[in-house]
Amino acid sequence: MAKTVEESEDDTGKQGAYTVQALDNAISLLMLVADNPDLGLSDLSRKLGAGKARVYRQLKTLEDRGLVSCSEPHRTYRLGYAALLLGAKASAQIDLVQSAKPFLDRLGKALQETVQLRVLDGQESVCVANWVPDRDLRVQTPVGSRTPLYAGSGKILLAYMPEAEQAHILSLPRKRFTDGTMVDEGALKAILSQIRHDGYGVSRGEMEAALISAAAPIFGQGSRIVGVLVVGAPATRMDNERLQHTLDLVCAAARELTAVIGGSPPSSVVRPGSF
Amino acid sequence: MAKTVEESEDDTGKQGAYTVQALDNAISLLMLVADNPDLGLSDLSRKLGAGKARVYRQLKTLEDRGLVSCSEPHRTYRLGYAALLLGAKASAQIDLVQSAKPFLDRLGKALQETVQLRVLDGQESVCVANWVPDRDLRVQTPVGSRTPLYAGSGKILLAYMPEAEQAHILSLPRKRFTDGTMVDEGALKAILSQIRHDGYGVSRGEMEAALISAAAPIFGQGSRIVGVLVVGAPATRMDNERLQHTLDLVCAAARELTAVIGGSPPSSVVRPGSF
DNA sequence: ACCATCGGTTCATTAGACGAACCAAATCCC
DNA sequence: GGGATTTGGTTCGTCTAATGAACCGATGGT
Repeated sequence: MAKTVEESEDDTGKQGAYTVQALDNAISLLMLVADNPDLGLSDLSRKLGAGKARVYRQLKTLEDRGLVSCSEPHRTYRLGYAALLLGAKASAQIDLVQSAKPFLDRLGKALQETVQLRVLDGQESVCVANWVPDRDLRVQTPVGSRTPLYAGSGKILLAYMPEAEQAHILSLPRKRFTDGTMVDEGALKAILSQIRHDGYGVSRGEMEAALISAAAPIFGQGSRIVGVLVVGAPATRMDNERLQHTLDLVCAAARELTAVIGGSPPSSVVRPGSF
Repeated sequence: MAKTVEESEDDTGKQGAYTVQALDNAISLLMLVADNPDLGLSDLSRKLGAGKARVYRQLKTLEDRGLVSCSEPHRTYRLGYAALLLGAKASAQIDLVQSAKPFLDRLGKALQETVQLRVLDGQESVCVANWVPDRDLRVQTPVGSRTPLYAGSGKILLAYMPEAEQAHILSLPRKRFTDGTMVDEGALKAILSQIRHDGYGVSRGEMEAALISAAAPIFGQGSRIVGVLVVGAPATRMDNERLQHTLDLVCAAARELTAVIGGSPPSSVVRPGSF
């Protein structure tokens, strides 16, 4: 029934020639614990399609190193402090995140709306850093949250992606979230080229009806897109004037951030006078 | 020379009976990358006392899973996005951290000083969550930063630790950071019992001369100490009156937090009328 | 009081992790 | 510039050690 993890070969699970299985399996376990906290040994081994002995030993090893911890009442596992510290160190080491923080801060404080930095991961967009305002009604997007590439701010990542990959993504089935979700390939392609032309993108309720977001691309060396800066707000707080203002700030921030990390925007978006 | 990692047997490196070495070694590598970003293959394998082949394969597996990433220019490794996301999930899963966040927030906003949640890890205190004010002069203590247990806020963790462990820690050598650092065992023990009596602790420049911190313990089930809430401020901003106010808030927050996570303070600190 | 399932343990087998040896390409270093 | 040392990366055979299957006592639902 439950297809075993080790034999998956198609989707993301292609393991390079240099994979250490013992380690790769253990990472699967770690990720499983991350995604499903508070499962017991049996549940974990079942979901992994692996023997209990293996899972048990891997768990204990991870536990010894503090990456997972075992809650005593009913022997249930979740991530431990070492995972927390690892994340803190990662956020300090990853250039893009580190460089983006002051920009997120500044944008957030200026607009008092949720600001995110999102990057491409597989066929999705992941939030890797954010700033959230301290108000009752706000857009909530925790670090780690994922969205597809064909809706909302993901479109910016899609728009600037290498042709081949983009075509592949476009060939995948799309799910409708709201009335505004772009499911038609033609319309989507048109928007993507619009985004490339404008150098920014706006989503009006594509993922969530009452939500508007404004996003601008960040580029690295060789004009490769490395992330998007996104401001998300309740539609009620985003009239046209305010949207324009938001776009100005986001685009400026994205341009600056691109410069900071030593990247360069593709030639097509270099407007007259900007050089 | 460089003693190999696998053979360490004393300090923290005792590997339980159920350790899978392949995984344990790989975790050592991951931690090494976390602590020394931007090292090359040879450096890493040397620091680990392991062959290049092994390290290379482990690195590639970690890279496939996004836990580390390889910067192209000179093939140098650092933590990857998966580590970042793991940390985000950990912080959502670890009850103490999750429950503490609103308290950190409230304390920070009320006092406009750095607030930290620290827990015990090995023989040190580690910061696992914090709130930092947006002012020019502030105490900077990133998540993951470590301090010994005999100085500053670590003393609270030490004070409420089980006798045996406490004795062990006290038997270790102590390093003097400032004039205020407690190196004398007698004085230190006196302070520890003072802390247990008061239910809070104050550090006046024990770690850093110009720095005052006020800290209160957080207890879990069975009155076991699970963390400390710490407010740190430049001494110049902390006169006696303000210190008293700070202590009131920190103690109240720690008490509330203890209640929220279902813990109970030890009987000795239950003041008359509080029950 | 039953049965199902739990976390944990043991052991023999053989998969697969690893060390040693070996490359080609950079980088030193006079 | 060119010999000497590095570097990152690769290959292969050996023997370690990771694993699956089977087992066990404890727990808990009914």
